[in-house]
Amino acid sequence: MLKVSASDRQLTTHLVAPSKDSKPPENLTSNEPNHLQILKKCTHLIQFKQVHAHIIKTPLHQADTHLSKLIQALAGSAHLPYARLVLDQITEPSTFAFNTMIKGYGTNNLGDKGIDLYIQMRYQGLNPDNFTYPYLLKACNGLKQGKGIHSLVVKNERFSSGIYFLTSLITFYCSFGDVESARLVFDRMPEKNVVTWTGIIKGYVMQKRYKEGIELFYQMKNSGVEINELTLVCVLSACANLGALEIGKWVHEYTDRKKIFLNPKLGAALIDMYAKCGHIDKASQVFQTLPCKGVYVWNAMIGGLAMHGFGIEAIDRFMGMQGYGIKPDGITLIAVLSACSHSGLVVKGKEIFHSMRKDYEIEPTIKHYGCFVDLLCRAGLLNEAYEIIINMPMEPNGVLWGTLLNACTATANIELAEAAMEQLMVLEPFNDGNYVLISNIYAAKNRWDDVARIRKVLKDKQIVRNPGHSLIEVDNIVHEFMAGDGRHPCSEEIYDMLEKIAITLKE
DNA sequence: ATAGGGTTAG
Repeated sequence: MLKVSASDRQLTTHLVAPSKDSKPPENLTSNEPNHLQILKKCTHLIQFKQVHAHIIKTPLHQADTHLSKLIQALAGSAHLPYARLVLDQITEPSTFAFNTMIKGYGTNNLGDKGIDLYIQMRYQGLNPDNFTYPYLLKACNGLKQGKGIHSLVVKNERFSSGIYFLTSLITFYCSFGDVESARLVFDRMPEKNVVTWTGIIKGYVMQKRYKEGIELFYQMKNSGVEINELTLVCVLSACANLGALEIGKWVHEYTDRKKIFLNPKLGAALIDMYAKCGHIDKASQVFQTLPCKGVYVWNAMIGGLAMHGFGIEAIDRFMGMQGYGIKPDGITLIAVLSACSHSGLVVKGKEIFHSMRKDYEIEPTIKHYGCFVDLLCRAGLLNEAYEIIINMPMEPNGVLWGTLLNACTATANIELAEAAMEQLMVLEPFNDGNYVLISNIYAAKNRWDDVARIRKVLKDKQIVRNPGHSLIEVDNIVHEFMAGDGRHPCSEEIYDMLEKIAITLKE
């Protein structure tokens, strides 16, 4: 149902029926009505229609420009069919009108319609301008389409060297995971700005190619281009995932030195970096000093506490944020549930999971189910976890079954392990870890023919076992370790220490 | 009217 607020109503009455004795609003009576001003306030279709009615009463030579602006406003408010209607009625639509319409389609997941419209525009003999292609790239929903536009522009158009076009091309390639193509574009650009650099760095970080991302950041710094908050967020994310504490610290100092404002997103990235690099105390300290703590900041803090096993503290912050009037979102709940899971807070975790919808108006997603299943599994409640998985409102994915399979190793629960493995063979047929787990469970029960059977499956599917490895940075040097690895110069000391830790843990 | 962001279960 259409809900019209008081201010909307006021607007509508002005437009519909200015009463005879009251003074009508100036902008509608003058010869040059400022529809743009009014359009900014419109939200509901009916209001747009009122403006439309007014525009078509104005002289024709003005009408087209105003109609273009109407299309822009309509498309910007996702009223696409009506926007299209207006576009189709314009006698001589401008490139601008088509551009905004294409943009509207692109940002509302109707890219195909945007591309169709581009084709129509060219058939009508209308030339694109330098705004057209960035919008068109946004309308692409696959690599092939974008490559088509890339080659089209390179071959035929004179917009092939604009920084906006090339930067949106980089973003486009990165968003579809093709960093290599993005890099080719990037390397050819004679001039790059902060958006260009940040775009390519983000592309590498999204592909988990953190080292290359940081390498590019160094190059960016040398090139003398401006570095801003968004750049640093990407770099910090790379640091967090690499455990590159020293670089992360450098970024922190840099924000200090350059007086870069720690906005909530940058603050969250800093907290996350410190937490993932093992310095939860430092993360907490950053949290305290942040001038504005949005939901992102609380999420990063709660998530950090969760991964360090500080479940009670995480729940404290969870209550704390609500005390400050910050509404938890879906991510908050994931962080809180994982805190319960990592700290064995089973009762609390169950309570929170079951109250999500009621207390926080958050519909549980598969990730929430994932945390909850993890919680039950870690608590040894395997059957309960299994029941949840098979009764979930959505299709369970490999993570869910993998969690259960992993939990089955502790007690060598063959029945549930086989049920999980059956699903995983379909969902993740090439995940070597799953085969190793099930094989270990069979081995624990001395079922050697089953072990051999799994080994044969591995061989038949030509699955390469990918040994797990970890990275840690000490004094600016990144050290890499694999299971059973003896290559490190301090290998002997490391294994000694591991043994000591194992003994302490057993105690 | 053009290009860009963080946290997320095994």
